[in-house]
Amino acid sequence: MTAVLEVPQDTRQRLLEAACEAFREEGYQVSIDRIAARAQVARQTVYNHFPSKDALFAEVVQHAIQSVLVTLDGDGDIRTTLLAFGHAYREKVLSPEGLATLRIVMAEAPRFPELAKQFFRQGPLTTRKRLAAYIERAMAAGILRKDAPDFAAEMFTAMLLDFDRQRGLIDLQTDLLKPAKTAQVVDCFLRAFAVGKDMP
Amino acid sequence: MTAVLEVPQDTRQRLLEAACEAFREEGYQVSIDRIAARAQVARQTVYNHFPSKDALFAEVVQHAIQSVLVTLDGDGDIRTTLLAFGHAYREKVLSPEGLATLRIVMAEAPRFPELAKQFFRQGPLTTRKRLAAYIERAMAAGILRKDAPDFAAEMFTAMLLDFDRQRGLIDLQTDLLKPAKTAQVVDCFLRAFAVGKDMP
DNA sequence: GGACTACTAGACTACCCAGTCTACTTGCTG
DNA sequence: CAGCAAGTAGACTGGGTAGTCTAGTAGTCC
Repeated sequence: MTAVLEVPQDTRQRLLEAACEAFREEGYQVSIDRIAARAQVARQTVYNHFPSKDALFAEVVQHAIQSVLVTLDGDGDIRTTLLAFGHAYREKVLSPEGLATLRIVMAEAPRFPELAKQFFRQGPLTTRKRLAAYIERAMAAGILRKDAPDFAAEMFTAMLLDFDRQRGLIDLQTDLLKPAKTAQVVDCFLRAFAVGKDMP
Repeated sequence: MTAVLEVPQDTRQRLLEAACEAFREEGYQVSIDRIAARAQVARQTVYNHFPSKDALFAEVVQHAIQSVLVTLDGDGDIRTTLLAFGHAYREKVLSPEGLATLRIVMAEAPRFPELAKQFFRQGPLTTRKRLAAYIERAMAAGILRKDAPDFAAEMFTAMLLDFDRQRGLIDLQTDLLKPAKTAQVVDCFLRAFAVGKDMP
């Protein structure tokens, strides 16, 4: 009609993005019509690309896994590495998108148990495994005290996120990203896990 | 009809309990009819006691706050106290009821922001405050190193719950309550916060 | 008995939604 | 030009829901 130069190849992509935003903003109960409108597309077009609402939702969640995935870069000393990781992780998970993704996956977990499990494994669990591998190396190198690396990684990510994530999810707080906190947590973690105190 | 001796005074109570279970099991979208059926009551009776579904939901959430509230008992040495607290807290929050309550409050927070805020403040935040008060006393008594009590309390509850709660909410895992974990966390916390290492 | 209260069964309104189907328009390609 | 692929608008089905209303039942108090 008015706009002539459509980019027709990626209707599907536009749809996925619109669905992603719509689900994040309004939850699973957002209607197909609203998603279609947001993508500026007819309802039937949605069904041309995805067999059902559930299938669209599943694809959106798969794409969203990356919104809570963080790699860590093992250069530098341990404090620097943990600081960089902690900072990146907090920024991703505590962003409005990260929080909204978590909220919807948690909310719909009873309805889509397999999807939620997959999210959990490929998201938070994978990040923890990566961190644990790094920590295990640091333990082997004598930088950290010998302990279970998985447990140590769990403690670190818990300290980084737990309270602020809960606040973001329930209390809808938005200014969760005080950078000083990451350093506080890293120091706390190192007090608990650096060598030098007790090693049986 | 068949049963003659009804206990008519607590229709409201039966309704509240039924609604509580129903919301926990099926989420906010459970229909009024299903709640009424679960309470063995006519739909109109629901509306005789509560002006709307939202009002009923609000009352259910208010009642559910206690399902994540824990007091701590300051007798005994610090390790014993923290162990008892940690155990009780994990048992409450990681129980199926605790997890289901959290899931629904998080899921519906955008729709009921004030209610969710209230839940957060009277639930998790209150527990943290109590813990922080205890920790502050321990710091003043020289048992723990001087640090921000709120921060220390946050770290402790985070380590106790974070990962298992997330697993329970997303992965629908049920056997989250390994008692040894509480002790592991308490020891980790004490390594990070007991006196004796560095006190500037 | 009469009035009152609490509850019941079920009809009814006024919505909203997933998913299907049909008839139509474009634009590209051979 | 013919045919195909992709999208559009809108009607339609079948189902579900919150909340209202009505007529009736049962127990309780005076």
